[in-house]
Amino acid sequence: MGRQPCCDKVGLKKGPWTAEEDQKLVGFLLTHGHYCWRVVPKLAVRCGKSCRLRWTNYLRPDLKRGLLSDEEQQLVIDLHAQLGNRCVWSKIAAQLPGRTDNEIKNHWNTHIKKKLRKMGIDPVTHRPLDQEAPPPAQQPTPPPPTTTAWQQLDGAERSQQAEDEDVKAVPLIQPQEIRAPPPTASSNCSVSPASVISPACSSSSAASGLEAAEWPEPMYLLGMDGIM
DNA sequence: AACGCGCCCAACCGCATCCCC
DNA sequence: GGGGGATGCGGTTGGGCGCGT
Repeated sequence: MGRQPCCDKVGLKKGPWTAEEDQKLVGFLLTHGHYCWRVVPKLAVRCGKSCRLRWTNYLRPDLKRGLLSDEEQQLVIDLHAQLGNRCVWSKIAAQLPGRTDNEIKNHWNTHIKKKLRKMGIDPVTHRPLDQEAPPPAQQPTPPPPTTTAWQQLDGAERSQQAEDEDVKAVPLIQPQEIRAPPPTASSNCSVSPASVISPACSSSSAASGLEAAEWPEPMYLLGMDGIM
């Protein structure tokens, strides 16, 4: 397998992104309409992986910011229960337009996991902790339960938990419509526009996000006319 | 007011898979 | 059909920040 040289080996920059880098990246992606990560590093002085991650996790215009809503959180838990122990964050993210796999993964590890444990639910098996996980001989992932342990919780407690989160859920995005330019014929990148949206969010709603999308909070992303 | 601790999240790393030649 | 390059994905890390002592 041809492994892409790591950023160190090719002298590409690492670490936190600067406003200037964000501007360049967004400007490039919007200008070219295609998302060929191979050529992006030449502009952003970052490896393609970093550029892609930065775009999909932070700069994408259709991203939702802030904490997951009660519905989203419950959906994540349900999907995790259905998809099994092997976390398929991208698949979960695909069901949550505007959310990234990284975001969901982080939220799971920091919030939901802890919360489930606190409630006496095994975050891996989605069963009460006092009920030991099924023996290894069994199917590692339990069949999709009709009702998860989370769903079986007392409704009041659930809403209380969700309320605590929702109160703090302050959207960081200021609505602003943008239009991504259509793919240019001059582009030699064979990546289809569909790949613009991360596979994690390849749902139709997400795909339409570029047409009338929201921009992330950083105001320096606005007014990128002079880029490039 | 200063310090320490814990939490959160952006970003990196490395493997897996896809795709093109 | 095989090899190599590009991309996707999940796990992990580390810096920043807020809170408690």
